Amino acid sequence: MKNGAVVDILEKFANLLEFKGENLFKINAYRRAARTIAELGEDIEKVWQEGRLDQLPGIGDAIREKVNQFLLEGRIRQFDELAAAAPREIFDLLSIQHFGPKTAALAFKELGVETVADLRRVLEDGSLSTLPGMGPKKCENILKSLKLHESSSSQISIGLAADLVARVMDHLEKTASGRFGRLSAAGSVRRYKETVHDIDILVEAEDGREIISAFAQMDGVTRVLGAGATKGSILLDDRFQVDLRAVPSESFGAALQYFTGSQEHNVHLREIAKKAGYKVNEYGIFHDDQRVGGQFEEDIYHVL
DNA sequence: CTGACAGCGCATCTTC
DNA sequence: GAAGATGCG
DNA sequence: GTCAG
Repeated sequence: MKNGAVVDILEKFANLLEFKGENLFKINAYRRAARTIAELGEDIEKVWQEGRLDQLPGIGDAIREKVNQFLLEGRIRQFDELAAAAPREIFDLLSIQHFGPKTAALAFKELGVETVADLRRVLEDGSLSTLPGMGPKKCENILKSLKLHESSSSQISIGLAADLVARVMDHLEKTASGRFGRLSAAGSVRRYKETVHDIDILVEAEDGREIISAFAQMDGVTRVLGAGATKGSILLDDRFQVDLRAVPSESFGAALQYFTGSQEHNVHLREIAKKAGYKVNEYGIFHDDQRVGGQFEEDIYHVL
């Protein structure tokens, strides 16, 4: 069963294309193909042997040939070529938050950043901040993420995550009680993913300023990564990133759906909505620009 | 063969 | 310093 | 890069 390996290389292929600055839709095509195989209920080798590869959604001539090559030879020529032109630790680097493909490409080209250690160096000696687009705040955020990455606590177990969610909710109820409505975990925490990368919480409030400000002031906050009217983002205990989003009542359900994801699930859902003549976003579900739901998460699934 | 492929907030930088 | 563009998630 | 029209 090589499904996992095929999914892995297609996802990495997408990352390499992203680093190269390829067309976004092409990148997406590789990710969609990877997802198709990830969700495939049978052995990809069997499908391949039976010549049914391009019957799978999202797999056409180009990707079929690459999968073919991978199953035949255990490698993909174009993949190796792309990898050779990228930093040695490209996948590691791209997993650092706020250090995306464009920034990675820039740092690689201008400063020769090949490894996570290189990145740390250019952050600490300030050379990264001399690059166009790299303001102080951005550099600081990258440094924080890098430390998070290196402390290898970048993956939080679901149990610990649940505790942190409870802690945040507790704090909000104590300090801002009455100033908000529903409160719910979202993101991978809500999906009960075994390990999560960061923690998303959603709060129902017309004006989020107060509650986000309360959030940013809770005990254990080591850094406020951002605090606006609709979104706040903090680092808790120097290790855990927690995001709080404030949304108005009529779109709480839509936002909960959206921020619970997964991302792939959302894209999928929006495709379905579109085909059915609806538009779904984090504010609600719409038909001819008329809101037909959004206050509750069920609104969206009922309509579709 | 051609056009669509989800769509948005925040931080930052660039341009006027 | 407002408006637009870019990068990121 | 893939798919629907």
